[in-house]
Amino acid sequence: MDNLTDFQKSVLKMVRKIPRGRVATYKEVARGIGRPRATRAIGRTLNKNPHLNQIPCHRVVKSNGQIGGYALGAKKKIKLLKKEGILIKRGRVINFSKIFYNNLGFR
DNA sequence: GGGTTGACTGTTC
DNA sequence: CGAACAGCCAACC
Repeated sequence: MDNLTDFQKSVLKMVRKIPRGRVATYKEVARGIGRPRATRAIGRTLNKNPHLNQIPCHRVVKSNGQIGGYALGAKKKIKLLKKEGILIKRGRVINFSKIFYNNLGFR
């Protein structure tokens, strides 16, 4: 099984819910797991990406619409996002407000 | 147990 | 709009 903490599991579970073609922010994910201030910790968690092939961690971006980082490089992340129909310009999601996925199944 | 680090966010200049 | 600061949280040494 996963040698992950409950926190890690919650984050991964939440991120995995993000539909294709949509993106969520670190903050929303944090809020979804009941730790609205744990954005830093989430970044750390995704950086470890214990299930990179199962978790769409590339769909998690910053609150201001910027891409943020990616374990395999921001470039790769942008490429993946574009593949899903998400437009990106100068490291920022253009239609961010339109594809932004709130709620994450929380509440 | 204390200090450092990091895929963050919000405020202020 | 961009840079600097402060706050916050979990993992690592």
